[in-house]
Formats: sequence, structure tokens, C-alpha cells
Amino acid sequence: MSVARSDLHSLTTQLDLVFELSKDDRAAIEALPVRTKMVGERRDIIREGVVPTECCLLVSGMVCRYKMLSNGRRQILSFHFAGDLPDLQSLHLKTMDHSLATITESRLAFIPHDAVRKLIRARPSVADALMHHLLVDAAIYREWIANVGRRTALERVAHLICECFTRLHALGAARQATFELPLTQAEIGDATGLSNVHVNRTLKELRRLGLIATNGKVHAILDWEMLRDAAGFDPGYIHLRAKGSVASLG
Amino acid sequence: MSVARSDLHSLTTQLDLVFELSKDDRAAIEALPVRTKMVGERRDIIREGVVPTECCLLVSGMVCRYKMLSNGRRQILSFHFAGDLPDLQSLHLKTMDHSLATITESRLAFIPHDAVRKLIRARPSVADALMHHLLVDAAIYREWIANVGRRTALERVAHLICECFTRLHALGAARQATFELPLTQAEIGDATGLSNVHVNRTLKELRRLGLIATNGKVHAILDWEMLRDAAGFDPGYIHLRAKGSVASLG
DNA sequence: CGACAATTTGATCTGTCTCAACTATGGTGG
DNA sequence: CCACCATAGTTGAGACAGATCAAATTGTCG
Repeated sequence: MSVARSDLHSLTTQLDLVFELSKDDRAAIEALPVRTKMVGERRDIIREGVVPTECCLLVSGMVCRYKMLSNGRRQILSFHFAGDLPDLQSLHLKTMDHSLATITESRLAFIPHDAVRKLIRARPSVADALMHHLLVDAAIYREWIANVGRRTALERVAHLICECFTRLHALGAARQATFELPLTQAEIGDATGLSNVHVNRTLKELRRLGLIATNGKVHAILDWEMLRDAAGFDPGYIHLRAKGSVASLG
Repeated sequence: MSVARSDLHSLTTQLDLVFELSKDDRAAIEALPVRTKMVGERRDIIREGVVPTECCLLVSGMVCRYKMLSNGRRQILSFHFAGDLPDLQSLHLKTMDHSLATITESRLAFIPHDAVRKLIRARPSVADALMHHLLVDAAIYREWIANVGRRTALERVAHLICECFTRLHALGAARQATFELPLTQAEIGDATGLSNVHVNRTLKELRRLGLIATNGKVHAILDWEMLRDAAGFDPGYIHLRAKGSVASLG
């Protein structure tokens, strides 16, 4: 565990993607007190039921939110990348209604609730940026409800790939059509409501159709237009500033 | 179309359920400029793709959010009752990524974005209350992802009934175990990711098991504990102040 | 090299969908 | 007040997408 203010840079960078922040705003964010920690892959960060006193900023790596159901099954609710604040809701909702866990080894920066609250009160434009972040989260939830509720297996998996690629691309983490998505097939299943076996067959089908290529955890999108169409993917719900930036892949 | 400030009372009442508002806060909310409108049942209020300039407060009735997918199917994303602000996100997300429609005939109060923004800036505790409202929305989305992703048909339908009952009960709209849920079976299907035919059979099964009784749109919960167990329902995610208030039904 | 996790494949089963028909139910106009 | 029509609910039969179970194969890392 260490203290490193520069870790907050990932946050300002991300917030800047959709929101204009002043120099002062950025400075105020980067002056937040943080407690930084490395967490290994596939470890719980916060468990359902606890009452957090800090927000968690993902500096690098990948994490997910999930719920365990009474029938023993697991549902992944969202994925998060560098610069995300995957439990910002804990500022207002006392008890965690879901768990947070790492996918890959991740660097996490914990920021005391009080500090975030103070910042929000002092700087309306930061409050707006955080609000925007929360609302995009909710928009992605909505799309996921539609994904698991009304799409076929092929559409679901293709849609997940499209979404992750689009978000990573917006963050600058996926420059070409080849990008790393460090998910196991079981995790893709938990995110899309499918069995791991069927995820395997669905990926195979996507490869057979020439839409993607897979080499371990690295995925290559061979035909973005076709993949988009197969998924029924429309990036509008991610509410990025620069729309259709992915379209220029060829 | 008429102007009726008292329509805002439904909002302050609802916000008060989870958040302490001062007399001044309430007065400020109830002084918001509104444009009130009655809308008949099963009509669109706002469509995907538009850029709203007002927020919509549901004064009475019931509305839903939904998405139409490219495969022609519909997914309902949430249900809303009196006092809800079902498109508060439009304050920050320019373009609607889903549509809003009535279930029953509803009274809607439209409040200009500017007025809401001004109120939020002026009154931090109102901002907190609205934020809380948004975050509970998101928490319910999370539960719905799990519902359609990892629950059986019986669990899904039972869970939807549990949720609607719990929320209506918290609003004081469902005093006894009998309550009105004015949904068609096709709508229950669009909310749970099932076909209308299978919803019909699932409701029949719930009746056969002695968990509910149905008379038209009026549902009676015959055995709350059993229904809760069948659904795997845990009301924590609704983040009500008074927990387990429903448990005292017998 | 050995061990454990993840992927892949086959075979079978089943929950849910689709299609189709029939039956309430409720509203409307003659 | 009844005939009519549209909408919602109900039921049956058959099909199929995806689950489950089981085993083999391929990483991958100490």
C-alpha cells in the first residue's frame, strides 16, 4: 500500500473525455487524499452487505461488479476500466447491494467519502462530471438488461465485445482493431446470462463467421461493421462525446 | 394541459421517504414551474433519440422505460410510480437512449431542466435527494440484469411481483396484500425477457402453488414468505429507509 | 515435469419459444 | 340493449436454443 497522487490522473483524464474541466478542477481532483493498493486478479474488493467509507478509483487493470443469487448463480453487472469509479454510488447508498471484484491484477485508489463530498460541494463542475459518470453507468445497465433479456446468444456475446471495444477505444486502450479483453469464457457467460459451454460455441461461431479472431485473451475484430450488425450494437447509450469514432476502423 | 403546483407534492412526499428535507427545501421544490398534462394509457411520452429540455415527474399513474432492439423485440427497463422522476438522467445525458411510455393513464408534470439545475445548485440537500433517487434507479437496474440473466421464469415473474409490491407498499399505495398491478402479460414478458405465452403459464403456476391470486389486474399475495423465497427476493437493493416493513403482512 | 485452470467437443436433455386456435373481456356504435 | 370488434388471456402441440453432464485437450505457471 502506498500513497501516490499521480494515480488520480487516470480519473481526470477519463472525466475529461466527456466533460470540460478547468485547470483548477483538475488540480482539486488530483489533490484528493488517496490510499493506493495493488490487488491480484480475481479477488473481491468490496462484498455485498458492507458499508464502505471510501470510494474506489480504478487506476489500472479491470474490475467487475457482480451479484450472487439465492439459486447459487452469479451475474456480472458491469465491467470497469482504468479511470472508472466503480462504487461511486456508495457515497449515497449506505449498504453495498452487490460485490466488486478484480478481473486482472489492478491498482486501486481509495478516496474517503468525506473528501469526495467536500469536493462535490466546492466544485459544481466536478459534481457534474461525476454525475455524468454515474449516469453513463446507468445507461450501460439499461443496455445490459436489454442484452440479457431480448438478445440471442450470438447477439449477446457480440454486443459485449462491441461495447468493451468501444469503451476501451474511447479510453485510448484499444488503438487498432486488436485489443485485450482478459475475460474467461465463464465470465463472459456470467455477464451475458449464458453457460460457459455455450459461450465457447458462440465464440467459435463468431470466428467461423469471420467477425473476430481470438488468440488467448487477445481479440481481434476482423469485420467491425458485420460484428456491429450481428450484435445490433448502437454506441449511443455509452454517451461518448466523439460519436462513431470506432467506425473508422475498416 | 394545466398548471398545478400542488402536483409537485407527490415528489416531495416520495423524496421524503428516504431523505430528510427541510421545510425550505420542500417549499423550493413545490415552487418549481411545471406544465402538467394527462396522458392516456400505453402512449409514448418521450422517444429514444430525442433531446429533452424538461424533466418529467410522474404525479399519478404508472409508466415504464423501454428499448426497441434491432431484432424487433422490446425490453422494458423499469417501472415507475407516483412521485418518480423517470427521466432525470436527461439533465446530464443529452440524447434519450430509451423511450418512456405510460402503462396506465397518467398525470405528468414537466419541469424545465434549467429550473431543476438552479434548484440543485442552490440546495445541496435537494441535490442529494435527487442523487439518491437516481442511484436507487441504478440499483434496481442491477437487480433486473440479474433477474433476466440468471433466474428461471418462475423466479423472474415472482421477483417482479415482489419488487412492485414492495415499492408500492413503501409509497403507501399497497396497504394490504392485495394491490393493483396494471400490466398485461405481454408487458410482464417484456420486463422479464419471457414470451407472453410463458408468462401466462408461469402466473398459472404461481397460482397453483398458492402464492398469488389474480382477479383481472388486481393481484393478491397469498403467501408473502413463500413468494419471496420462490423469487429469491431480498429488498435490500431498493434501499428503503424502513427495512422489512413488508415482512409484517402474515 | 506435474498440476490446476481454462478451453473445447460430444451427447443428451429441458425450459422456453413459436405457432395456432380458442375463449374471455370490455368498449363502441347501431 | 345487443351485436360487433379489438384486445388480452388461455391452452395445446411441436420445435429449438441453450443448459447440463461428461470427457478430452490445451494452456500456463510454479
